[in-house]
This record gives sequence, C-alpha cells and structure tokens, in this order.
Amino acid sequence: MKNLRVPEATVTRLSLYSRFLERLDKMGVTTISSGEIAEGVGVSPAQVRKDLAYFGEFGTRGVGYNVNDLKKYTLKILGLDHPWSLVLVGAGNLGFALCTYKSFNVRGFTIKGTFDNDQSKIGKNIGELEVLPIERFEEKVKEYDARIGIIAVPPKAAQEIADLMVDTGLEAILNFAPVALNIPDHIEIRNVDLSVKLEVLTFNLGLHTNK
Amino acid sequence: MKNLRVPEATVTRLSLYSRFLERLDKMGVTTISSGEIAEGVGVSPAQVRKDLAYFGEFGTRGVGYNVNDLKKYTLKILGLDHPWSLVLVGAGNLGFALCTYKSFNVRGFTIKGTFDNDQSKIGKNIGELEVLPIERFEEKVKEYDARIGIIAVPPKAAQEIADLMVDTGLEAILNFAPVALNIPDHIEIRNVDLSVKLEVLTFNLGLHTNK
DNA sequence: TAGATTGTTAATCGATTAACAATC
DNA sequence: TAGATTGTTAATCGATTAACAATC
Repeated sequence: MKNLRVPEATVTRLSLYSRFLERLDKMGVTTISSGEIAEGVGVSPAQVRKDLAYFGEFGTRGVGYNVNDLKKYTLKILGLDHPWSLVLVGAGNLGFALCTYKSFNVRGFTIKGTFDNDQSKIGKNIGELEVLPIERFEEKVKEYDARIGIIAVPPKAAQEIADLMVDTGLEAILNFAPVALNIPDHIEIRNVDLSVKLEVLTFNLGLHTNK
Repeated sequence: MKNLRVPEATVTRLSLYSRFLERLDKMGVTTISSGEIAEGVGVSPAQVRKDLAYFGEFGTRGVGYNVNDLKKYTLKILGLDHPWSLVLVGAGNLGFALCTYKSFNVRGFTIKGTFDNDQSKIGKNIGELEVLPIERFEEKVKEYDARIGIIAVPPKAAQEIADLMVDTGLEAILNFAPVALNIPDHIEIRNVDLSVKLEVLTFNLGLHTNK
C-alpha cells in the first residue's frame, strides 16, 4: 500500500523499529519476524506489519524479514540515508547536554553550530564546538547547509528564536522550550515537553491512589 | 461526564492548558473562553471543552472560565496540588541539565537525589545536590519519599537501573535512554526519545522534497 | 507436504469535530 | 432581550486489532 497518508504514530514507531534493527544487525542477527520486532519495541505484531505495509512489502511469508535489508529500508524511509546538519540556539545546560548527546550522532545527526546571546557563554567551547553570538546565526546556517534547528532557550526567548529560524529559512524545528510557538504552516515543528511527560505520570499515579 | 477512561492525549493537553492558565493568572487575566485557551496552546475550542468535560463543569455559559479557578482545578486533576520528590540516575550531561531544569520546579517537581556509579562523578555537586553512589539509592528513595525516578544513563545501563527502580518500590519512571524497557504493568513509564522526535522531522522533510 | 509468517482486508475501537440546545 | 459561550450529543474520521488467505 503506497502513497497513503502515513499516521504520525506509524512514523514514530518506524523510528523505533529502525533503531532496534540496527542493534540486531550489529549483533549479527540476519532474520526476524514481526512478532520479534514487536516484542523488542513493545507493540503488537499486527501493528508492525501494518506500519511497514505503508511503505512496501519487505518480508517473505513463512520466513520473516531480512534484518540488514529492512534496516536500510527504514533508514531510507526516515530520510536517514544521508547525514543531517543541525544548529542549536541556547547554550545553557540543556543545550550543552544536547550538543554532547551520543544517540544523535549514531543516527546521523550532527549539531554543527551553537548560538547564544549571553556574553558569558559566547566563545566558550562545548566539546570542539565554539558557542557563537546569535548575530552569526544566518551566516552559519548557510555555511553548514542546516535545515533543522533546535531551540533550547528559556520560554521567554523561544518565540523570538523561532522567528529567527523561520526567517533564516530553516525548514524544521525541534523545540525544548515549554511554550506553544507560532510558526507558519510550511515549517515542521515538534515539541519536546519535559514537564508534560512528568505530569502524565503524576496524573496516572493519582488515578491509582484514588481508586 | 465523570469517571470515563481519559485518553492520554487529553491528559497531555490538560497539562498544556494548566501551564497556559498559570501564565494568564500571573498576567492578571481573570476570565477566558475555550476559544482563547485553544488559540493559546494550539488546539480547537471544541477540543478544549471536551477535554475539560471529562473532569467536570468548570465554565459559565455565555461567559467562559474563571482563570484562577480553572488553573487550580487543572493542577488538582494532574496531581500537582502538592509537590513531588524525584530521584535521578545518571549524572552525565543530560542528568545535569535535568537537575538544573527550571521548568520542573515551577510545576512542583524537585529532584532530591542524583546517583551514578562512576567514581569520577560521585561526590561532585550539581547545584546544591551531591552526586551519590548508586549503592545509596534505596536508602535515599525512602528518605525523600520519592515515587518517581528519572533514567538518564546510557542505553546499555538503562534496563538495570529500571530494575533497581522497580525493586526499590518507585511507582513511575521517566526514561531518557533510547531503549524499550521491560517493566511490570503496575509501574507507569513514559519515554522521552530525542532521536525519534528528530526522525519524525526528517521523515516529513523527505515527504515535501519528494513531491 | 506441513508449519510458519507475511500482507491485507474487515471489524472494532477510540478520538476528534461539528452542531446546537442550554443558559448566563 | 440579544449576544455569547458552554456542555454535550451525534457524526465523522482515523487508528488499532483480529482474522485469514497467500505463500514461502
């Protein structure tokens, strides 16, 4: 089944399958069933097959999937068959953690530039990366050919930085600031909202206690 | 409509409403309509009313909602009418960033203890918080009366730490390690998966380019 | 051939949206 | 009263699950 609108939940799971397959591949596993993938990432076997079916027929009936092939297909589908250059604004503790976050590199993401407007941070190094003044943002985005920006500034500064990213021509934003950003429709944006996740937990803990 | 099963998406949005209401309340806004809340967090007005209706009738027809009251109700529903003590394992860059993350405190979350098994990290300070050896985890969880644990260790160590948290009697886990953890059903777990979010972005950028 | 597992369809389940009566 | 906005129901939409024929 090609060319259907793909649910975002499917894309999210595809990313999980992909990472799991990469691990299996490194371990030398050559063949795997939908049931084993399902168990490995915590979903149902039918779901795995349905998700993959959006993009093609990758398996062999009676046998399963070739791990290395399926790994490559999933990477291709996710756009990870080539590396991605990112830029990050906000060289605070979170920005620092993201710049040094190993799992990004494994998947082909490299933060090429980090920016801040705080004089006490500019010029300092994060690994091999020098924190640059926000004034040099546009210049560097072009130089690195970055299409994705990460926002790791305090809530109050987030909209301003989002505007800057849009104006500079970035196409996608990963936002860690806990605010809803106003962004034109043609820009992809996803929020990583740390408090919200915790609050889902406290809500559920409350449910148990009250019953 | 009380006592229905509440969709997780509703809880997530409730958390967004709650934070938005807190901001409005601080700004001195006293009354607000579902349409204004909707605009503030980026959903539809019908959705706001439907979400709130799971928990009661908080508004006045023809008028809207009292900001301060609704703020308090949402906090109560989310279990945020009292503070929460958290413990965190993994004093790397991400653990450090989480320990110093301001937005947690605003919502009543305090990381009371940080643990690691790396001798080079133990004894160091994160703010006023001393990094303790993992051996003292259980003792301190009891002391702090913590019910929620945060996992910020490398993928390979994550399952082991999850087991430790379960054995210690924690009831909920926020996992930042990019692996699926095996956890008994009665423990609440949510994953914050940074790469996955980026990959949803690259997938979507690919869609645009291919058309 | 017998056993296993995929790909796909149909059935189920759940969430969102639209519409509007109730009511301030 | 007229205008505004909620709470709720019904309609729509979409995603997940179950089942099974196809086929290795």
